[in-house]
Amino acid sequence: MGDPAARGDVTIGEIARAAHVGTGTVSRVLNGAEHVSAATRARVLAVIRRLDYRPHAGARRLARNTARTLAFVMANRPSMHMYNVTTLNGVMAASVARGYSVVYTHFDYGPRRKVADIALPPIVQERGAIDGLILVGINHRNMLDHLARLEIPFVLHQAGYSGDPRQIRGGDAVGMEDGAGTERATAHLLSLGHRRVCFVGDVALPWFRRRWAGYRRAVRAAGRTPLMEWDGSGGDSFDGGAMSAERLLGGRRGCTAIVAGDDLVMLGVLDTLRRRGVTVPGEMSLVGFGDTPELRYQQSPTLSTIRAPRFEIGARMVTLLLERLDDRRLPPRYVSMPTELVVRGSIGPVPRAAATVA
Amino acid sequence: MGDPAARGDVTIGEIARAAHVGTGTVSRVLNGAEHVSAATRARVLAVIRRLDYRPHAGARRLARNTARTLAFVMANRPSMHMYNVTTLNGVMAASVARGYSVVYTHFDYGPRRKVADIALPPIVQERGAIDGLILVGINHRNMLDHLARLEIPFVLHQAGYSGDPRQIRGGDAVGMEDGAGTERATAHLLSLGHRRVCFVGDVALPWFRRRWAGYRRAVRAAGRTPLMEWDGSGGDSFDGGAMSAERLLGGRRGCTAIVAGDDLVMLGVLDTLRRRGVTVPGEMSLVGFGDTPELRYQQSPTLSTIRAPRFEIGARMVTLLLERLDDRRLPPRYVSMPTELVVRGSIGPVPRAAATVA
DNA sequence: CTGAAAGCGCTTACAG
DNA sequence: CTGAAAGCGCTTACAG
Repeated sequence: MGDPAARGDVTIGEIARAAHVGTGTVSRVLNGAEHVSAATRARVLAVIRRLDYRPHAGARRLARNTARTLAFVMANRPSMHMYNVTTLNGVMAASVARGYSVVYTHFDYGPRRKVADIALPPIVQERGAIDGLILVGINHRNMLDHLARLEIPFVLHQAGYSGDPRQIRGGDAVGMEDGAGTERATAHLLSLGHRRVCFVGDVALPWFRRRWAGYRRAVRAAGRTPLMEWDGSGGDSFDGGAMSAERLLGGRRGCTAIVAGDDLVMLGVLDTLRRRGVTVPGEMSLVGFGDTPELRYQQSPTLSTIRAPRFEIGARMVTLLLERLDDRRLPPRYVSMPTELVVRGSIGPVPRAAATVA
Repeated sequence: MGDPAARGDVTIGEIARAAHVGTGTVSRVLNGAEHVSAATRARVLAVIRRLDYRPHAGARRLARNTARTLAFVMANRPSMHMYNVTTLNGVMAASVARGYSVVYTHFDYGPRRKVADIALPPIVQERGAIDGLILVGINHRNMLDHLARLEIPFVLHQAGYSGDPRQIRGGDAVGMEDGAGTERATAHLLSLGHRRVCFVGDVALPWFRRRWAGYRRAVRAAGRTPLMEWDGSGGDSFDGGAMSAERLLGGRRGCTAIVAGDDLVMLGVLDTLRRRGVTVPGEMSLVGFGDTPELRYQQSPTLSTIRAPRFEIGARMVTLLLERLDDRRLPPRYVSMPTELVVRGSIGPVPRAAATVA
């Protein structure tokens, strides 16, 4: 084990010489060993093991013209949020299972930048470094057009896409049934007797808009009026939730349940309710969206939400992308993953007072 | 722009022909352009732009025998926690600035697995795919020995290392002054008049032990007795914090301030205090460790903590690793990054009652 | 400063 | 089933 072989500079030629075969045979053994006799195969494998042979990645990529590597591209986000970590884990699991590596990279571009002026990250620029792109974060049409023109295979995480995922050329997209999730959550609250259920979220953003639509379907089906509150003057979703809750408490809406556009909105709402001494779920029921890991750290009460299948979305993106690598002319596909209502401690019956008033 | 060149299959040879130069000259222009006349250089660059030339990564790696790629190895963790996301962001920023790409990979191994039996992830196994490793997560001595034997350059995030970071062979390590941080936090609480400050954390774990030591230094310097509480029968740090707080409240310790071993412990403690109706900081002051992003979602009160320079640690790991790539025989180095007390709303003066009793 | 050529370490038709 | 050889697209001494 102390021989020079351990330094890893053994080549296929040295293996061939030591095993008394040609380099082609060694290569065949390395790559699935079709058309190699069992005896030869065993002999070659023994030498490979003895000399601690490790193939050279660069040489392979050059000869094969494929890298067996995907790029996870986080677009237009300063850094990775918890939100995307689970998706990355799903991407990793599916990639590793298929023998692919994953390069992690950032990339910022404006939605109105001209297609030809978009400068991709260096690793994506190079030929043969990356086989396909997994686009996460906030993406726009101009980028997808650019990739289609460059004929770089890609798959898009729909959540942060500003366009219609069914109108994509040259690539696939994976999304989720967020509208259906919020619809179910709202229907559940209504079935508990809540009459005034309020939606809190910034409907200017596409994903909140889809959830707002689901909420409305449920409210209308119950013959009630949709109620929405949003104060976006703060910074992020958390601030917005906190300030919107202030308004709700100050106004005369009389809500007994809140459907938050996402989990951070819910956490902001909860913060205000706590500060104002409003008990959950005693005086107010609460449901969020995403089932983000952060909810783990709120146990009094535990928080209800809609599970977003982020891990599965990551895995599915890889599957679609690898299928496209096999056949570049596949038509664009859009897959929407199911969501699931997770009822925890923050949902309760209608408060006594409100029930009699209504 | 619609020509075949856009498909990206232009080689250096075609550039050479079109520019009436040799391939060597094109290569020189591509790589810093030393010893190339301005005129030639301009001509070659024009052709490169016109034909939309993109170098082939595999060919470069083969010829250069370097990949300009680092691997971020998350060891012995089922997935990435928020804890490590910031470190990854630091790694990314520093790598990109130096023209390096980052491959993200998982890897599990036991602390007692024999060195020779450790099977690294495929991408690390290959030669020429990865120039060096950035080890994050939970790591053990056997792994580092294995890497040293294979002569793979690496840098270790000390936080999850079970051994002494000053005893590493063949690689570097980056840690932080966690003891000093906890010492400062404890001293701050004592200076506010708190007499019974309690440490909550599992001192069986190396990082908690370092913080416990810092806490003790401050307590002893003030002539007081260290107090520690830990109930590890639950699952993670959060559960441990919650259960330990139950014990504290049930016991006769009379603490008025708690130094938590990390932020999750603090969140668990907070959850119990809330449930039991103990106000923060009115009846109990609280300080954590890490300044993890999760704290953002607790605003009533905002939570004090010790900032762990995770981003900077990530960046520093890259710096050390690249230095080592330049000179493989560099002696092992250990860098410890400073921490910083972040005082927010969860720290207050001693409660009236306690002050008089003590 | 520049060109012709060897060499990096694989894979893959092509013969046999 | 197997070997000899071409070829993948770069970089880098080596001459000039």
